[in-house]
Parts: sequence; C-alpha cells; structure tokens
Amino acid sequence: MSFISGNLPGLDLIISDVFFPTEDGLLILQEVTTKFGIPTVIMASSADASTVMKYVANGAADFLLKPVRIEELRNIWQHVFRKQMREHNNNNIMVGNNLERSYPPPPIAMAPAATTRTAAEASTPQEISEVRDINSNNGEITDIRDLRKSRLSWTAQLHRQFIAAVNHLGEDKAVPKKILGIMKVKHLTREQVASHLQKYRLHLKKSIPSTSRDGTTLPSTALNTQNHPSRSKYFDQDVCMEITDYSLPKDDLSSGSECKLEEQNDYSLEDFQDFRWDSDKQEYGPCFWNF
DNA sequence: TACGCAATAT
DNA sequence: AATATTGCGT
Repeated sequence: MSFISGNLPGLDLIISDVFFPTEDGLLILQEVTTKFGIPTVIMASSADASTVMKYVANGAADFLLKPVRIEELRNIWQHVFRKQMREHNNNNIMVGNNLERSYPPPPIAMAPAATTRTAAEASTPQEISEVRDINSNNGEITDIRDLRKSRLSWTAQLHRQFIAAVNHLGEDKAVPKKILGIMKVKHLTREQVASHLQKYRLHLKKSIPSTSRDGTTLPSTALNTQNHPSRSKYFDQDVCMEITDYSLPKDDLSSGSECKLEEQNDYSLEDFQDFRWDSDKQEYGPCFWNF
C-alpha cells in the first residue's frame, strides 16, 4: 500500500512538526523515509521517551524539541550526508564515526538505520547506557532537554517579587512595563508580566469585588497580602533569594513554539534548586494563589 | 506604543 | 491548569 503517489520533488530533507502518530501517519513517515529515502526530522514542543521512540522507530531521522535554535539546525544536514553515505557505501563505519566526532552529537536519537551514536559522545555512564538503549530500541531516552520547561512557572518566589513590585508602584501605576522594571528579572518579558497581571487582577476582582461606597478603591486592601488568608501561604514566606535572571532565547526558529526559560545567573544549581521550573515540586511549584 | 481585557491557543 | 498569544478598542 502506498500513501504517496508519484515522485516527491527533489527534497533532501524534511523537517516537520509533530503530527498525531496514528497508524497512517506513521506509515507515511515510513514511506517517506524508506521508500523515498528522504531524511525526516520531527519537531515537537514536548515529548516523552515513548513518543520520541514512536517516531524514531518509524523512520524519523531526528527529533528536535522546540524551541529549535539555529545551532541545532546547523547540523541537520548530517542526516542528508548520512543518507548519501549509506547509498554510496554500505561499509561506512569509519567515515561515520569520524563524522560523528567532528560535530556536536545529535540532540536525542538517530534512526536505527543510521550510524549509531558512539558512546564516546556520552559524558556520563548513565547516558552511555541510555544511548545504547536508544540504539537497541528498548529503553528510556533521557536528555537534558526533557527537563526543559517551555513556559515560565510563577513560583512563589517569583510571584512575591511581582507582588512587591505591584505594591511598590501602587494600583494605578502598576502596569506591566513598570512592574518589569522594578522586578529586575532578566529575560522576563513584558508580555509574561502582562499575562500574570491580567490574571492577578481577575483574582482581585473575584476576591475583593466591592469597593467603598464613595467609589474610592481600597488599594491597601486590594494589594495587601496579609488580608487574604487564602494567599498568605505564598505571601508570608520570607524572601530567601531574589530571582534575577531568566533566559529567554530569541533565536527560536520553530514556528509557533513555546519558548524555553532557564536560569542564567551565577547561582549554582544547588543554590537554585528551590526555584527550578519543575512543576512537580510541591513547595515551590506553580503558584495557585486561588486565582 | 503601551495598555487592558476577553477569547483562544498551547 | 497555568501560562502564552492574539485581536481589538482605548
């Protein structure tokens, strides 16, 4: 059975966004990669090991997590090169290995048909075993990228800084740009603050719907955390460290993708562990202040 | 240009 | 569910 009639134009490489891995979709992927021999790279904003395996097992040459940076794209031609090597020389082990060493390792996995990723590229013993698992087609894929969070998590600490900025400015003056300036968090965007502010205001509206009779608002009430037991859990915590830097890559080449945020300051990982993006941390996970 | 807000997307 | 984006009126 063939999904594709006629010949595909002279494509050297296909970079595709994820599609639902239905049986048909995966068969098309197989046909493109095997019958037509076009290396196909899949992009996704997130993926677990089984998802990646699903595509790789069906012929995907690579699996890129968005946001895709230019450095990742610069090496993507390797897949075309490997394909040509496969066609012109069945015994390409030496050349393949030399090529492997000449360039940064591929992000996650390569097609089983392609040259296997060498263990020398893995830095830790654990990663070595993981690489072997990938190539043996039965194991967990673990990559640092798997931990990459694509969206900002408003941790209690970060929210505290947000609130501090809002309180400092006052109700009327608290606009995203000024909040951003006061928070002093590198790479935090105005849009992110605006989004959070919008949600925060909605919360205040619900939580404190009434104003005083003469129409004046109650700024101290509205913005004073102490008056809201439901939020005290977040507001009453002492600030033990200021979050000052979140990185937001500007070179995202994947369309419509979310952006990665990561720490980029000088704190050691241990010092920073309470403020990681991991949402599965109970204590410092996403801020649910009853919005 | 920035803002605010609702709707919508991821 | 939380956050991001978009669209449109100020």
